[in-house]
Amino acid sequence: MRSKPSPDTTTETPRRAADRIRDTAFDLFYREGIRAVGVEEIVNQAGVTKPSLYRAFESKDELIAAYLRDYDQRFCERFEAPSAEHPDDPKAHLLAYVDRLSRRASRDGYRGCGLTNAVIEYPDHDHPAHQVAVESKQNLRERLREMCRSMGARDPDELADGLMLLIEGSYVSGQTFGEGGPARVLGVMARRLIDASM
Amino acid sequence: MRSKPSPDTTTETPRRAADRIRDTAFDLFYREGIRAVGVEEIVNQAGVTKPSLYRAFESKDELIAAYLRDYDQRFCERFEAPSAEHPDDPKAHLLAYVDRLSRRASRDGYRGCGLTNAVIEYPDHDHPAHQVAVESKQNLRERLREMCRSMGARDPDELADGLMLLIEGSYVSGQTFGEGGPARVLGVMARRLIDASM
DNA sequence: CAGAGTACGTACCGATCGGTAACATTGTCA
DNA sequence: TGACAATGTTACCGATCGGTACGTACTCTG
Repeated sequence: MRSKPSPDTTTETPRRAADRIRDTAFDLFYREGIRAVGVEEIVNQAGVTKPSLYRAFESKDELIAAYLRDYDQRFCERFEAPSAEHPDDPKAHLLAYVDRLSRRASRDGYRGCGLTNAVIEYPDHDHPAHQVAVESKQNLRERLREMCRSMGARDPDELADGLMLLIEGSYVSGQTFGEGGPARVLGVMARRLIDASM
Repeated sequence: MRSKPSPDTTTETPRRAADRIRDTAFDLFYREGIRAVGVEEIVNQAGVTKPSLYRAFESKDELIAAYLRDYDQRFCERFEAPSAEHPDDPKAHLLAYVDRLSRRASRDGYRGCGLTNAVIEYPDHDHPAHQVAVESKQNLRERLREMCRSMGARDPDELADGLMLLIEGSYVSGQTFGEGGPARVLGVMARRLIDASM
């Protein structure tokens, strides 16, 4: 997977301090919320020290932005993953993602979408966290429109927005209600909406 | 409106410190986020002092819980308001609320639902903010089920959850995308989902 | 008018926040 | 062996965090 020239032998934990910080920050920011986590907690749990953090990142805000860019990348991978099983079938692709999301979001302990959460934690449009997260959401919206176009929807942009509402609703409802929350119906509702929009 | 025995003459701003704190906290918590606002900022903007805050509220967490209870009350009023124009017509009632929400959530500067935001800011299930917000959402879910039952849906609980996803999705999408975001289609999507579920 | 109770402000607390300076230590490769 | 880059160590900074001990002004009642 990795492409580094000659990494090393034992790969128990990420060796470089910057990577350990990045991974630890990812977990803590996602699970506990960004504002709730201080840099001290991050370096402690990562097993490094504060100067190492500030040698790799200009500021906490920059670390937050890096976290959200990482999150966006992992999200894109997860969203596009079903295309392997459903090439040239955007509807099946989308429904496969939606079904997986429905299951994940209906389990206890689900924490929603890190990008959505970031928009809510940082409503200030000038904050880097807000900007990175919003840009990712705009990409998702455009991607949904693209898929709705290829599946021949009557009004693709409209349907895309409808699906967007269902998906975002699943993210937040998933963490409000635990097991058996509204996200359980995401699959059937997406199908119903798509069928009624062709 | 008020029922206090003999308040006074001029009612320019709330006279009691506790009320001014409550009102100011409401605005600040809602607009900027709960964790982002310190007690100092609240008392400054309210024109009172910190001891006044802590005489009226046990802790910041208690003030947060009070804010969320206030929010829940105002939400319920807003949600039930259309019943005046549409008595004994749950579908029209619900659609009236949904249309108003759609407009509000498609405007710039919209900040979503304070209760939803609180769940995201406080993922810890033991935190009072989380508990108050989740309880309010459970009430909403039950209310939606009730309405879907009275409108004769095929599977009322299922439809209620679908509508919940659309509504929650509008809350968060409204603050991610400003003017012209996905929330603009909330009305048509709700209708489409209801019609396809009867 | 005395006195009590209520309502509020001044000034301060220790803890934690994000962030840094100076220096010692380690591992790697030439 | 020696140089360099990366990391750790320690100690610290000013600002802000949530929270409080204590004094003071007002008002209502007798």
